[in-house]
Amino acid sequence: MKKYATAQRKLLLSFFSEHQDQQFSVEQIAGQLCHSENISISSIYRNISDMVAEGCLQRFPVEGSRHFLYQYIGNGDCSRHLHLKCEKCGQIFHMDDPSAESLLALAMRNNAFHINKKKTILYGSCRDCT
Amino acid sequence: MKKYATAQRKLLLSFFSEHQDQQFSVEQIAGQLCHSENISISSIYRNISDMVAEGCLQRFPVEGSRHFLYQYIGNGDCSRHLHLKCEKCGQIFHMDDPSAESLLALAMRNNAFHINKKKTILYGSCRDCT
DNA sequence: CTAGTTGCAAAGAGTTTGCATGGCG
DNA sequence: CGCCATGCAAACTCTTTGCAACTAG
Repeated sequence: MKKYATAQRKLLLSFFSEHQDQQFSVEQIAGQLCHSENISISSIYRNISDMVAEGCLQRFPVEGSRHFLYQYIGNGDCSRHLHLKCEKCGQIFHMDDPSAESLLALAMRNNAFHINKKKTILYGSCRDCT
Repeated sequence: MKKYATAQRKLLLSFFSEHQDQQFSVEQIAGQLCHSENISISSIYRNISDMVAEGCLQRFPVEGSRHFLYQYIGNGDCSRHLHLKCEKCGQIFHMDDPSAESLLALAMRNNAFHINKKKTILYGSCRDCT
């Protein structure tokens, strides 16, 4: 199915690409866009789910609720590193550390398990929240 | 608030402890218990959410849906190791490796991040599904 | 006894869908 | 033009809640 570059789709795309390091709930997106811009809540749902399927948006489950947060994946380089999410402030950190890399290699070797870095999130608390 | 050992609570507890290595959705639990046993769906919801709060049940978000799976945590020893979840077969593996432990510690030190092992799940694919 | 728990049914919240209209290519 | 996307509102699904009846301790 061919995708059209509609105003609504462009709006979402530019919204996300302007906030590459932030995550948003559908509610937050709607709050920012629906009133001032020409987009409906159903188009937000439809486009977001398309974008997740296409892989340019990542969906994170929210601890303690049944909601999700969405974050833009510009160049797909999130498959390189692991994500650390602070349970207190909610911020996401990128773990580029070589020791993280060897941790994953170890998992592969000893547990015969191949880790999907794009999907995996390590939960905990960051320096500022500890 | 004091907890009573009601028939329904015991039923859930024994259901989970008989299937320590499996995860269930609310729907699955209800399917197994509601017809043959004396428990309602609202009691399942209420007890499950109590048990998660008490820490004897762990809640896992499900990729690609807004549902959750629940798994029994017998003695709380799940805070010791990491969990690996196969995205294909859904099975959970426990990563007890001591060298994983030290790598994780190193990764944590380098990133100034403290990882919550009970909450964290590494996604990927297991040997049989690769 | 008395405070926590249950079952039922109704309410709620968030998401999805059907359909007529609109707009990209 | 043809087909995909949109907006609206209605439908849906899963979960939570209010309340009277019940029960463990």
